[in-house]
Amino acid sequence: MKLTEAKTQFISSWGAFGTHWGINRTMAQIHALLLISPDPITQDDIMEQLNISRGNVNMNTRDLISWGLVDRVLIQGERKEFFSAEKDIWKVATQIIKERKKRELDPMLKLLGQLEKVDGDKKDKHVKQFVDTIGGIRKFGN
Amino acid sequence: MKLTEAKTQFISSWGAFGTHWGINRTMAQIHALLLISPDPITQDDIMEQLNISRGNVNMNTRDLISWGLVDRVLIQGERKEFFSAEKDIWKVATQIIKERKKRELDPMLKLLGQLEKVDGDKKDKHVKQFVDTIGGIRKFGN
DNA sequence: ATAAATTTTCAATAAGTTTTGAAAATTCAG
DNA sequence: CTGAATTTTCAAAACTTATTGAAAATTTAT
Repeated sequence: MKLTEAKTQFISSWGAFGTHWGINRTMAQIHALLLISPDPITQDDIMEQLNISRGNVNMNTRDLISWGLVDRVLIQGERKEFFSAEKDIWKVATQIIKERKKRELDPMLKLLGQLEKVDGDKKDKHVKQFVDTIGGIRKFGN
Repeated sequence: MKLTEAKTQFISSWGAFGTHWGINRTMAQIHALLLISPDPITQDDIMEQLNISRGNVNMNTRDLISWGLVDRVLIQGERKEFFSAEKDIWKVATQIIKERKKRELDPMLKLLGQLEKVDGDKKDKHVKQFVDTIGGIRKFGN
């Protein structure tokens, strides 16, 4: 298989994978493209390679930056901004886990902490099951 | 806080959490409801408690069953089917991970195995970066 | 300061996903 | 078998999310 075709397939597959994990397809595709680019690339490069609009590239690169997966890079003598992705897959995974914990898990555990203090007789099986479930999730999540 | 309100909040929060993980809101809400129900409940119970249509309940319970998170339960002398969720949160998590690996990760790793065999000079930095990235992901995923 | 290049924003639109509800299929008791 | 109860299916509608593209803002070179 030629590199061009393999690239296309990788980008498409990484994009599909992302959608199963609550990440939008384009964001995952941009990430894929950056992962396999040996040098930093520009908004225009991304627009062209993925056939998407400038606005879309702009929003999704910012998002990738806020996830700590992509950096803006200034290249000496160039007017445009360049983008570059962290390539060490272990660091990528660690970073994603850290961010998701902060953005999704922590706020939920905080809420569960409040819900566990529900009123009512602990001998009522409905109360008991509720408290046990919440408690189990909290213990698991921390 | 009263049990009724706490239940509502838990269901809503578990539903929102699910949407961040590629699970549809209703499916996660049904799961939440079952997690805190001490006894098995029917389609009609779910429809009533979550205010959703019969078709929706039916599709999403089947989906939960296919994920191995919910069971159909036959209750002696009852015509209707009842549903019950695995309550041990550790088992729930293990099961989800197992299924996601099977449904999402494995097919992707299989594809990457093919892509790694891309033609071309390994000294070309584009080929090299591609092969290294794919290789890194494969090693990480197995 | 000027203007060209570039990036950002965001309302409108397109695309994708979920939900409904009623009809069809199935199950089950008598 | 018959028919009532229950479950399943799926096309249409509702809702949600992503994308475009053009205008506004910003940056930079001169």
